[in-house]
Amino acid sequence: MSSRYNIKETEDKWRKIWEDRESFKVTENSDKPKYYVLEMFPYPSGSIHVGHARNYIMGDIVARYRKAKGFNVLHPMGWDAFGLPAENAAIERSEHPDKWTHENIDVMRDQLKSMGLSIDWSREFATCDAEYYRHEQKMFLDFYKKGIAYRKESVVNWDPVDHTVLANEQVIDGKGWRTGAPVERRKLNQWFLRITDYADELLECLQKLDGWPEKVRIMQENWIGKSKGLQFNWNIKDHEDQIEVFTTRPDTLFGASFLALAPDHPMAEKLCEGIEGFEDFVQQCQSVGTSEEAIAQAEKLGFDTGHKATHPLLPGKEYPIYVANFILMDYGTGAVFGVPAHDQRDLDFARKYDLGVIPVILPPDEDAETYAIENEAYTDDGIAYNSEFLDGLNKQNAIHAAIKKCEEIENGTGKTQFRLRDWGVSRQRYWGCPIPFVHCEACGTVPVPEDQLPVTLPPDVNFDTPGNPLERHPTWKNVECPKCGKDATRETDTFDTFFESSWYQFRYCDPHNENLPVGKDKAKYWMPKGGGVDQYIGGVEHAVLHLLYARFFTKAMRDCGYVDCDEPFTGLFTQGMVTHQTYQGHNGQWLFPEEYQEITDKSTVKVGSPIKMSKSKRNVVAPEEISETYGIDAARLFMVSDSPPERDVEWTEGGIEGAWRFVNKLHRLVDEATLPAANENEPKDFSEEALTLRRAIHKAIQGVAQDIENFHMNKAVARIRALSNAVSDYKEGGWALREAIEVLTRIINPFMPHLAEELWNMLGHDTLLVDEPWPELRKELLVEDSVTIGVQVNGKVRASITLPADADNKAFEDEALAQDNVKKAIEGKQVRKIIVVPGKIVNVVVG
RNA sequence: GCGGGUGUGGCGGAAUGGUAGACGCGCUGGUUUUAGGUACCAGUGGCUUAGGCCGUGGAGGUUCAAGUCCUCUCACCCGCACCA
Repeated sequence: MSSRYNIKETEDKWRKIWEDRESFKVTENSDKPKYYVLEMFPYPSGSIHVGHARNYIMGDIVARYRKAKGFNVLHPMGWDAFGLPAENAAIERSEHPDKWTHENIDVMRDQLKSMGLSIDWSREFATCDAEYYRHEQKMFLDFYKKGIAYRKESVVNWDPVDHTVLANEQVIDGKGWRTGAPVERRKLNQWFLRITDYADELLECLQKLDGWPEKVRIMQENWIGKSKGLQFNWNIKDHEDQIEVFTTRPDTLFGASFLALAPDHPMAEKLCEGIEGFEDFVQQCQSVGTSEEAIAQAEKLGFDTGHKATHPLLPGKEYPIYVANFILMDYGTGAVFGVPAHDQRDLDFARKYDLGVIPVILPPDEDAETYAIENEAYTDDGIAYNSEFLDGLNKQNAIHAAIKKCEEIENGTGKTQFRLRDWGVSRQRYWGCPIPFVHCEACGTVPVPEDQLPVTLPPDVNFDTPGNPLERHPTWKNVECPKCGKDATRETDTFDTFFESSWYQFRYCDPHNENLPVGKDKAKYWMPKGGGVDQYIGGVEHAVLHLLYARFFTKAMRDCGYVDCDEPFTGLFTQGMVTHQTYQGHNGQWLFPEEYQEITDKSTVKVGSPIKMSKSKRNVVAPEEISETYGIDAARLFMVSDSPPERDVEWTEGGIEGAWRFVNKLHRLVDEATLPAANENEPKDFSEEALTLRRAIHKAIQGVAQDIENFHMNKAVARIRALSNAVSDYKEGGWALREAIEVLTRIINPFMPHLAEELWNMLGHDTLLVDEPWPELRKELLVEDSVTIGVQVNGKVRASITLPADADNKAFEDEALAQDNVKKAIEGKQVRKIIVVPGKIVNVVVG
């Protein structure tokens, strides 16, 4: 009788051994090539659930695989520890954010450690600790000196009841989440980073990031939104001012029927001064919220200023000037001319306010006499008409001609605009990195001298009143001006938490450096010029913001002399979420899965479709409860088994049980196998069965390696299972069986490292598998000596034939035609053509 | 609204334009067992007049050959700058 696999005990044992031997500690002193694996670090929200775990498991598979492949692997972990949830916790249970955060970190570190991740824990840090954020204060001062950081007015969501700035996620249907009061837009002086100065470089380098998913590159490209167009002026009738507009469609210049200004455009106020209803209209626009989505989705509304604009190229014609809620002050000039025929938003607007719709681009196959726009604007290419000197030109030529003409009459120029806006980094919150500036009435905005860094957060704060406690802190806020010594106040805003996550990849290279964010030599080793983190892994939800900010920050750090690296992440993989069913009781309250299990009358419970695991929906599964029953190896395997990593995976009981059965099966396989000694020499001859097995073994060595490198973990698992089936079916024993089992043990190692280590030990080795290389590939065993392919008649499969791999086309043809089914199918018909694709297919075309 | 993505058996999913459904879950029947679970063996897309026919969200198209390429279309998911 075989011994049962004591999962828990065994997993604990090997983790302890790895830890005692410091198996995952790395230094820069190595002859091996470096490999840097990084998963997006967690926010310490309380506890890890298996939804988070998938990310770290995939990273760990890569890290362990690369280590076996002979790389010097850096695989670190830390905490993205500043953020809003800590303040919410402080308000809800009056616990200090620092205490709450560090308690959470302690819990989550233990959880992560229990997953057997090959992490160098000596490099751990939390971004909320002054040892970390002091460096970003210094870098911010450098950015300021270099002109990368500056201050300007910008709009925030304002809760008029709480007197608090709200995050977009705290604005629900235009109302504050706590107070329910309609949210206002308010202007504040805030800090910005000039990411737009880097727009072209960010765009250019994107082309070279071929280790990134295409979709992420496209998203970033669209986000940066480089567009060329025309910027020119319209005169206002009986008014000395002009309105400057930007358009990407100068070819539609003659199709204009109105001008529209952003509600916060300076000219809007000027033109509407004293007009009744204007202020109400602006207020209405401002209650929509600041998110682009909210603005875009809102019903198109306009306010007629009563003024008329005159067309720069059509003297005498007049156009109404509106203020419109869908025009953004941040983009272009904050003013547009509306061409309803060729822009859907303009068309919606024109229909609503009964403005003219003048088609000026004729689609192919349309007649200029009869062509008319109904309710859909035509935005594609066509031939310009109704357009004076542009008539007859296509889109591209018309654009050039229109720009040329405007330049000739000295009203306007061709211009490049970016959709990308400068990065606003000010947050009116406590739990973030203090911005190291002082405001002095005499000296203005004064940087905190470097020898006074870090500016640390005062611990003595309370959250009894809404708003930022730094604002009302008596001793912290009021300081002497570093320049003139008079009374001054500290900047009470803190940094956007994307600030911390924009450079942490560097900090791991040298996490305990007191003088610099990262030592130059260490940065050069792990993140040299032309290469950064070799494999970065995280959710696709970060495709734009975090990943764009980190790219920008890296370039800004480079320009300030901190690092050589241009791009932080050489390879990127965006993984899907872990979903789970939800359960709602009769009152609509969310139930935990175990609560659902205990309910006897299941009909009272509404079972929801699988959605992303989240605490609020109570559909989370804790890794501890899984490792208790099934072991963490089973969970690791399941996480990457069935679904492709980029796709969502649904956590199910059945799935984890299947993985667990496989863990046990492998243990039993090794336990029950009768094998020759580990050091026995390879025999000269093998039976046909042994050869077949050996081919399967070496195909798996190659296939699993390729699958891991291509992030096809699910396919790697399928291959491993197929090999294990082949091994179970193999009845001969002997040298080939030992080879098979040893290879199996090594290739499961990245996925199920505890089990693999145990099996390695059972196989009589006194080394640690964690230090062993990937199994050696015997290329000569990859070649098949026969090949089986399908035979089609007119594209339908009728038979299957097997021939020696080196047979010629004629042989395939003859064999195909000799098949009974083929004969039957072509009976009475004339064979017109026979297509033989070697190794693939034979297709007999008859007719 | 804008941008990105996904759609294949009962389920998760395989498939350089070349035998659709690998691998697994579930299910059905059987074997073993201390009851169950575990383990093992066999089967498992649909229809069928048993010869085949139909099948990759839907409709067209290209090709000797389409899940894969092209056009249109439907459904669902994610992001949208102060959540991280």
